[in-house]
Amino acid sequence: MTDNQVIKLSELKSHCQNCSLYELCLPMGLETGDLDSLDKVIKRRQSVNKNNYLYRIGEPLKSIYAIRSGSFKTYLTNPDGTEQIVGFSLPGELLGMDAICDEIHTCTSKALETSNVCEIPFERLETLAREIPNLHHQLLRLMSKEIQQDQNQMLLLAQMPAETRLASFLLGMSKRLNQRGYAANEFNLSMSRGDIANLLGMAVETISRLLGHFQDTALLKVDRKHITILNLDELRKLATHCASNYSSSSQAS
Amino acid sequence: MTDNQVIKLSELKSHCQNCSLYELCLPMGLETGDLDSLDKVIKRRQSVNKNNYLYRIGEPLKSIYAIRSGSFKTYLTNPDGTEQIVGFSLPGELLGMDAICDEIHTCTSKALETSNVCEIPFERLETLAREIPNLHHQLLRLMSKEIQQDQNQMLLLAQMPAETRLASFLLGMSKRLNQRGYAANEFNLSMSRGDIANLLGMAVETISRLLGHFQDTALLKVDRKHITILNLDELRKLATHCASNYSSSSQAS
DNA sequence: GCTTAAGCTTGATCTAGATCAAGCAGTCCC
DNA sequence: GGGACTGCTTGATCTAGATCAAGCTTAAGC
Repeated sequence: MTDNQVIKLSELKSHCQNCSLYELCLPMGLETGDLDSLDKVIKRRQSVNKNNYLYRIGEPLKSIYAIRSGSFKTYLTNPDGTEQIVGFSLPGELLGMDAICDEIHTCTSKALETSNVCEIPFERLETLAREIPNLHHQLLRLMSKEIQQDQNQMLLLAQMPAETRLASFLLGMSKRLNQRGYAANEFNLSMSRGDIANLLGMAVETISRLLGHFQDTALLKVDRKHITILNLDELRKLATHCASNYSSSSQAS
Repeated sequence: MTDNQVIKLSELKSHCQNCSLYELCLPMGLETGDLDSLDKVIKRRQSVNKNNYLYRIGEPLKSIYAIRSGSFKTYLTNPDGTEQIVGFSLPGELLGMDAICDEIHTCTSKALETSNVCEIPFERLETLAREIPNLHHQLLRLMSKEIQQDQNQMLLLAQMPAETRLASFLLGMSKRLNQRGYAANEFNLSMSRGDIANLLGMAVETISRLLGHFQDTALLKVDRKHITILNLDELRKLATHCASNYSSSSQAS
């Protein structure tokens, strides 16, 4: 009876309809019957240890992955071996959509900590998406969202000063973690300073100095990887890159 | 009879199956019957004059657009009015996919020259994609491709020097124009120096100087907006950012 | 044709942030 | 527990490319 209970509990947790990430993830908006169909396609409980790969650049596309717990960094690799991180991913987010185009992964995803993912074989997902309109729509939505995020990152890299980039990054993490049930003003970063620097196109030293500066001006409390936001309003102002400093730009055609 | 002939010709040109962009665009891989279905959904021959908008930030999503002729720049707008160009689009490419997520456009698309687009009402496209597996797949592929492109642009902006960015941009334009039937080594840029600078996160002056320098070193011939590539190999080397200059980078976690 | 403006080029100067260079924790491993 | 490695911080210096400042060229409007 107790055994039975345990099995039930683990089963309960391993289904989309009971997953706490339901609202953020692929199954959002699906009805019970459709959820069951999606459920059957998903290979659950794939565990990925820290520093292990979910997929690597050049590998053929097999599956799309939904993160259940933990976090990942996704990066491109240059011919010379340097990497460019294009994003960090949190629970409820989808990974692997870069590979749909040529059925080859164009980037690598590596676990920043021990993580769990739901593996969704792409062919079966595609077939199912045709049968379930809401799933189809949600898949397009999540891809569209990734395009939006990447474009915002381009804006940050192309014209924002270092301070704005970091403020924006921290606010983004805060918001995303908050959507996932964590506190908005206090969280742990799972990535190193070097990874943050790489994503933001800056040197590690600059990240370190800016975090120090943010702490001096009482915007943040920084304890190793633990961040506490003390002055949200001011941080938001920095992230918007207080426009008044600049005489209205001219870059038009 | 002559009249009849003219009508036939214009009709011929206005269908996907006879469109020269067939292989690049949304209908790629569709069979005749399916092509007809897609054809019926497309509103053809929407003409957009230079400097006019295809859609603007904040507008609700109505349609996805396939470019038939001409070119567009797509940009985000900052609170302070500055713009960040996130891409230039050529015939056969799709515009508007940013808006699928929230059904609101998050960027603005403006014609760089008088252009023609095929307007595809999004709701009907979504319905049709469920009926036609190949269309569904091609839609996902094109969105995936946009993600790839945006990620490569992030790499360029985050860690490549100015010279590499411009070389890479020119090679990209050359390749894309070539795929569309133009010469690979000689083409006209439809965008201003300012627009190129903005996309690449640089100052106009730097673009101007670099183009001058590329000309001095016989890589290019530059005549106003007309570019002739004289030394493709060398330009490719620059675009790859000749790795040997750098002691292997350390940015790892 | 003349006027005005927008876009482009070229030169001189300046600066944000990179790079270089130590030193300082944690933490991993024997 | 002690060495050694990896990641982080802090300071000093340097530089790619921005900004500032003209002049120039092409295109547009009257």
